[in-house]
Amino acid sequence: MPTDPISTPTLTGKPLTVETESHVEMTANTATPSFSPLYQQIKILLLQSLQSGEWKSGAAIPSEQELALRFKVSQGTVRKAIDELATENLLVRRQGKGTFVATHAEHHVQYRFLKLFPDSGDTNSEGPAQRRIIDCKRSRASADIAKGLALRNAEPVLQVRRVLSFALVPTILEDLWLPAGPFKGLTAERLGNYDGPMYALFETEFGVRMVRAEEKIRAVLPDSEQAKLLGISPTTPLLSVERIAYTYNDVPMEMRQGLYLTDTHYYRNELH
Amino acid sequence: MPTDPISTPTLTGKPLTVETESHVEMTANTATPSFSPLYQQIKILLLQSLQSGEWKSGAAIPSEQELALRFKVSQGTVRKAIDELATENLLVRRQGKGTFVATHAEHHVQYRFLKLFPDSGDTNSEGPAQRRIIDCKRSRASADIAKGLALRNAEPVLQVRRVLSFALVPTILEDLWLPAGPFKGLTAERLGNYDGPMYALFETEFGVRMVRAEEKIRAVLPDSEQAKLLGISPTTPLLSVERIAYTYNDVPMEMRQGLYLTDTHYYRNELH
DNA sequence: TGTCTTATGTCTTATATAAGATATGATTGG
DNA sequence: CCAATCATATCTTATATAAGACATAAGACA
Repeated sequence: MPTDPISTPTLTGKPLTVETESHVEMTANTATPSFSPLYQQIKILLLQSLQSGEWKSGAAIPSEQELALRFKVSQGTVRKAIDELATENLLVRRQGKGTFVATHAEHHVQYRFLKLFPDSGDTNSEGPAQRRIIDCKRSRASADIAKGLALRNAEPVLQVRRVLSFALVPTILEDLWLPAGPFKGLTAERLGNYDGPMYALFETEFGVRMVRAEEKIRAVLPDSEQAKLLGISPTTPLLSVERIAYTYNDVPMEMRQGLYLTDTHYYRNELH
Repeated sequence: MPTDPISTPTLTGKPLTVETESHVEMTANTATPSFSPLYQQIKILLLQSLQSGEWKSGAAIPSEQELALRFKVSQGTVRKAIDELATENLLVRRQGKGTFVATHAEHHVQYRFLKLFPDSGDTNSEGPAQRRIIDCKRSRASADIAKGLALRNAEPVLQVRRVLSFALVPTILEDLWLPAGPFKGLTAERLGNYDGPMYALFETEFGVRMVRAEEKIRAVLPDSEQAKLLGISPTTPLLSVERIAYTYNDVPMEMRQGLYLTDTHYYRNELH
């Protein structure tokens, strides 16, 4: 006679109850009888704490022991949940120090999502990128943008255009689209003043943490305006990198098209 | 008084001895006192068995229990070693069935390393790719090729050129360079007759398993011959995908340059 | 032929102990 | 007496092992 095998997970109360003898299925009346192991349930709870902002970017989360106590499971089970979040780059483990919320700031590699590297090999020889904001304006989502950002057509968005230069050579032209709501108050001035990756600004100023992204890459030719901004001929082939960046729970929060000049740089990818 | 804390790992004998109370450092006379956890040592032993061909492509490796017995460690330790090899796609776990050596054959996704997808979304709607071998000849490694394949200059290599078409449209032009030694006996006829991914052929016919690869991607224009083979104008920008594929122990075994037509297809990448 | 049992895999959870990091306080040298 | 240093206590994560649950497939049996 099962008495409330799995209660609704909450942060304060006892999140889940487990039969001592075996894994438990959902109650009979539940539509999805899918079983989920204990550590997966813990992982979801951790995700909720991350999403709710209970733990800030770069800050340490409670110790495994503490979380085990809170969730009424063993430390090893918490550990497995954290392990997965760490391999997904949502958390960062540091032995002897703690487990920290991953961030786009501080990360010694300046741009976590940028896979463009100089042919010379040495990333740091050319120093940090120069950023120039071309434009930052409010507009309305086109069909494409709305689809990518999971908005309705013509919903308000922020649109940013900027150029990144390496060693004074304009190399990347980027167009960004952001949902206006979460990024209310973003201006060209604020972007220009900020010294660091844009995703770090999103974190600290707007509480939006980008967790993963998908890119579609093509070879294209620039239109005349794009060519002018990059200082190249309109017959120079460019890498078009169309990115959608997601925050927790696969919620899209940014669309971005980058045009990469690849005569002195290349896009690196690793396959497994 | 430590008596041979870590003996030379062999497959038949007792591979490693562990102090009952604690981890052990290397013996004092060893130059590298670097400590490596038990499961890492097991992982290396597993890699050796893979490399030596003790376990064939697609075949099941011994059970965790059996390996634990052989290596004189607990099942959980073997498990952790296998876990890492599984996340690196060297092994594939199937609950209730066993753990299998990863292979490029059978893998329901035809091409494991090919990240080009049709805009239409549905990979299978266009069916399998048509392969046409343009050329397959012996030659000698140029400086670039020799460097990429870790060969000496002018060492013999096999050179292959082929075109892949999707829905009858030529889409990919590939040039391959292979070290002549391991691939002795590879001919255009043999390539043409084989029905399946080239990496599967390498596995079954030559015992070479590609384990990972690195790609450098750029936007380029084709030369006149390349344009002709793809049936396009020389002003059409193409994705240049330069790949080096590695077998176990980071030994490079293939260089490949692909030219991808990206008007109806795109290169997909996921960032974390 | 269909169901049940059983053997043998992997998967999940739990516990104990090691190793890394850091703050604190005793100890020592000036 | 003060400051630098070393040992230690006590946090943290990391590693190793064991026991039982779940998954799968083959054979026993009605």
